[in-house]
Amino acid sequence: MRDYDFENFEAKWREFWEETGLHTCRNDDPRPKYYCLDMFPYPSGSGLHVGHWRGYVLSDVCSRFKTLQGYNVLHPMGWDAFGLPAENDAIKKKIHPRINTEKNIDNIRRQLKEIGAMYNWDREFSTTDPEYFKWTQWIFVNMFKKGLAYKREMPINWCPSCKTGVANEEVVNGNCERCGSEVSKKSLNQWMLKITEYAERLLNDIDKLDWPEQVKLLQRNWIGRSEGADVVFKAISARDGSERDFTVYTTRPDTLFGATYVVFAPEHAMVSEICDPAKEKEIKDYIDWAGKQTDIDRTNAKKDKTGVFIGAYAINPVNGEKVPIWISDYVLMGYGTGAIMAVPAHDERDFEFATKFNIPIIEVIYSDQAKRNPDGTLVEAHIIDGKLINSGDFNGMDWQDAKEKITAQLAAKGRGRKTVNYKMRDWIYSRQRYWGEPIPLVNCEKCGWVAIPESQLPVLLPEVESYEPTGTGESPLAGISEWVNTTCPDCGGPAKRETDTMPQWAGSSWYFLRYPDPKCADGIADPQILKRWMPVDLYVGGIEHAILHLLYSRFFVKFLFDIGAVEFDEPFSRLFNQGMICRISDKTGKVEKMSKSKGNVVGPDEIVKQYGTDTLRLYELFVGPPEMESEWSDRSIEGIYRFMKRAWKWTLEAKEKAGASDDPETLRQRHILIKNCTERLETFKFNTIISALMEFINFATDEKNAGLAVSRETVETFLIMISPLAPHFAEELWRELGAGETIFKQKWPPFDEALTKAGTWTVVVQISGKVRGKFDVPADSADAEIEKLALADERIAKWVEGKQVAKVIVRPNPKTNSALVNIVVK
RNA sequence: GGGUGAGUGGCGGAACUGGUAGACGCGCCAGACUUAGGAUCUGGUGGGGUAUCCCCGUGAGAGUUCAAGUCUCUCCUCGCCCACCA
Repeated sequence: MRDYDFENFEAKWREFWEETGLHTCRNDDPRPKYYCLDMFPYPSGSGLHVGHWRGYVLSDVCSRFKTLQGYNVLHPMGWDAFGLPAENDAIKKKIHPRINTEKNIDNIRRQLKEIGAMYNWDREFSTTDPEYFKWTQWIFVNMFKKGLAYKREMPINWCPSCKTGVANEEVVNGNCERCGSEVSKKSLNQWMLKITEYAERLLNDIDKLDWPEQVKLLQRNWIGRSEGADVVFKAISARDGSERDFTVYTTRPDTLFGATYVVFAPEHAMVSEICDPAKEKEIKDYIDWAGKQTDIDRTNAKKDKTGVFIGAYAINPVNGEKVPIWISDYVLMGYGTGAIMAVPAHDERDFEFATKFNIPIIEVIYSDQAKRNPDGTLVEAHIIDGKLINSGDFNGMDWQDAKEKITAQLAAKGRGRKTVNYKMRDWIYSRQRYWGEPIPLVNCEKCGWVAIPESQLPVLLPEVESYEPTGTGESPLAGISEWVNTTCPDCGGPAKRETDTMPQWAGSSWYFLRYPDPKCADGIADPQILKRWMPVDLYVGGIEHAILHLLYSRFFVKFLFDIGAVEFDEPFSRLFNQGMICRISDKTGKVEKMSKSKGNVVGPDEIVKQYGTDTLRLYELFVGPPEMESEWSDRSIEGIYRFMKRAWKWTLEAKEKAGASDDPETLRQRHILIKNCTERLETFKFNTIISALMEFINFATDEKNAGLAVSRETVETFLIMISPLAPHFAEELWRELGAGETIFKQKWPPFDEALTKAGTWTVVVQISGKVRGKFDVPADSADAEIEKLALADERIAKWVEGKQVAKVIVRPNPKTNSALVNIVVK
């Protein structure tokens, strides 16, 4: 008997599938479409490890399953090759990023081909291809024309190691998401995209997505919508007594009577205009100190409140009270108006600040649940529901009600209005690096910023000797005067090119729109073809993109919808986040996420060599529920390999003796197998599909069942069931069987629910909820009959003897071929 | 601090709308075959006991129910995310 000699046929079938077009997908195919997409990788120098494999195997299994079910499946792959990771890898190896990237892509493409994934390689592209990034630039130009791109000098997050500015979304705990260096603030002239204009729609449309709740929540929190009121206070300058208005934002206008001071962010422009000249030095020192604080220092929750009274006062518009104006770094310039009214009685931060600086605390919402000192003063700020006190005409009003009424009164006096605020900021789109799409604008002395016309796109990256970041806040492109100096497309006069490049996220924010029509020369893609394929039916990737990539992509699609370039306004109908693969780290001895720096990676190449790619595929799925973090085990993969060998042996043996029909029990097991595989593929329970396949092989190879007749159809069915998971294995045995052309042109068989039923039911008898006996009855026995047999059973009789039967419950369950009888005795 | 998800054998994990807890696999034990086995096959494997039978068992405690891993409440532990957003 032939061994499971995977090394002799895996490569052969991959070539065969590619040559015969299993890996191509036609836009004019009449079958219903299914667009199954992986988050495309950036071509890292170290290649892929088995943790990356998990998502790719998962989407490939879905693609093959959908193909067998009769869908026309689009399952493309490409490369996110611009950006910091690719450039940093190139710099480290001292190879030009273009060359290095191509090399890395070749390696990863080879690895991907080895899992036998049915990617549509004829649609492959890289975000660095000029024919592709022409349209990345075109999208930017259109945003610029619609006023969604603007340049502004502002303090941004500066990564000293990557030597570039990075987006708010890229700063994690004050560190650069990419390299882990501590991010500082640097004032730079930056291109920004007004993603905030789409905040409301980005928030509302989350509801219509079939995404994991966790990701939806993360996006909602990131957008961070809050409702409240702008309230206009009057400031009295300590310099000359002059008056001027300033606005604060509050979500609690109902507590306005409890405002005992106001706070400006240290950077607030009005501070220098109204502060007491005698305090200028103290204020300046504080502003300098606050500016030097890193994000880590500043956001440390345990940190004491700090601040300076600037010597000026503000007038509260509801009661004319005069309250002191402070500056403190707990108020952020970037949110709301950069100024707040402080209500220490009902806000934790204000309470802490007021306590430290001896500022009065006035309760305006009364609750008898508030924690109080013996003298009646508050122990802490209370934010409990209640009725208003100390609030003039509003006393006794419910706080919710008072929100509306006080806001309305302010509006009537022209001193405020209802407003909505978002935590989300505009997107910092400039990078001071070489390896990115050039921002396609020129600065003309006469016309200002002018977009490069579509006919002159793409603006190519100039070939350079030195592409390393300068660290000066300018891109390396700024040093190439023959590239920088150009003419204005509008007036023909002298102009300078923008030298910043786009962020890594630019190319990945619309790549899913390109696969349906990757060669399109006159637009992002043909609108009719796009309409046929979009939106993506299944998008598979890691949860680390929950905010950045997924939010940016949604923003791009909504913008393209608005300018009429696409006919849908959400890109991904269904999202699936695969869990990480962890393994014990050689360095720390702890179970950690698999990564090169942790020294705990397992490369797919070595596993493929030892066990074959199908065993690796099955193990990736068997390791645990696909959405959960799972631990790699070198031992468990042996178990899968054993199963593969057993299944191989059974198929070859069964082939010899297979007849025209099945024993009834074999037929039943076949239908159970189809049912389990179908249902579990549809619900992403991949780990238990393998259990079902194992159960079938355990049944089929059990000595007790050696005499049962097995049909050829049953053998073929088993191969079809395993084919999405172990395609090479299934194809090879399909040919051994002489079953004809490729297994992937077969139809996924239906199952007959009735045939999965057993002829008998197991009756489980409980006495007052405890299992006391079991016996078999013919299937579909009547409840009364089952009850009678249960009470007559001798093992049951001794429990009932001398007791009174209070109640008997009979619950047949045809689904599990069982019935339950619970006899309640007293 | 806020939010959120999860706690089941020695281990990874099963368990549909509440209805036989521990599927499947790993590991372990015993046996077969063998010069040998870290190959393969067969059987066993939650804990405890006066062992064809009984008791206890899904992080802890309460509750609802004929019946709870599953539903409700309180608490503990761990993971992840956000973290002065007014």
